[in-house]
Amino acid sequence: MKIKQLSELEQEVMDIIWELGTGTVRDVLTKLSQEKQLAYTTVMTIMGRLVDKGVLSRKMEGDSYIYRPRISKENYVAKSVHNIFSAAVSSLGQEAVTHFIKEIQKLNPEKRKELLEILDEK
Amino acid sequence: MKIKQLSELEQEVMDIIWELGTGTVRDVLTKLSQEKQLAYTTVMTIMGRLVDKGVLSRKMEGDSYIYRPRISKENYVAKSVHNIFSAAVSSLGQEAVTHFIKEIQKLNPEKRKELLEILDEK
DNA sequence: CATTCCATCTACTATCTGTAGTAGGCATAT
DNA sequence: ATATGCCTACTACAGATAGTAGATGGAATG
Repeated sequence: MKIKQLSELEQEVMDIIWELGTGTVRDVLTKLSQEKQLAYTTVMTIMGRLVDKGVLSRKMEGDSYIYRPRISKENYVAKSVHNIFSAAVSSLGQEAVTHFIKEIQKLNPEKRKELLEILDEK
Repeated sequence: MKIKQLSELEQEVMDIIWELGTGTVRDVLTKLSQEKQLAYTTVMTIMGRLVDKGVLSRKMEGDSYIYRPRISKENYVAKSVHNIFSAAVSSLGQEAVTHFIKEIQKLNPEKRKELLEILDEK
């Protein structure tokens, strides 16, 4: 159940779909238009790739496809982080872990508290 | 002082250089040959790219270049982790942090202890 | 001199990403 | 029914990154 890493634009599109729950190319394009101008076909290509990558599914409804996520955002984030973390540790070595901890530590106290709580839980 | 992300082979080459402290293309090739067969020029290309990326420097000595790291492994790991972590959080959102914490938590107890110690330090 | 080694330049392939045009089908408005 | 327009499928293409390495020419060494 390997999750392919998504490109930036693919990620943006997924975020929109997760937000909408479900939607057409047109829906996504409309949303996206608030930030950037892309051709309809560009968004379609991206969404097609997302289907290929297995993160979106689509169903013809009326005369257009309705796309929906095949994985929840939470699940996707979890798997992505797992991949990213594993890859980093495997290529950079164990010391990387310490640095991840330091990165987390740099965050606001809230997160730090959360970190402690999670640790205590166990 | 943005550290460019290195490719897998580039990473391997850097690891060898860090291990050797300093070395020639030939040195690296010899080391690498224990795992894979690459042409001399392939390694040279990679090392040239590493110079371009600013992580290696070289100096002509006799009739060949001696390469040396321009950044320590520790420093490199720290910066890479920072980049990786920031990118992940920025593209996946704050929830990613929680998952990173969980990933760390999955590791052996040793790391957990280290984690707690680092948190206490602050 | 012939062989070996090195550096430089150049090149080729594959893959990924962003970007989009074209063509053909179907529906709706006139 | 006819034109207009939206929808999908197919195709294209350029820039970047990555892995891979040949050709060429200089220098050293046997």
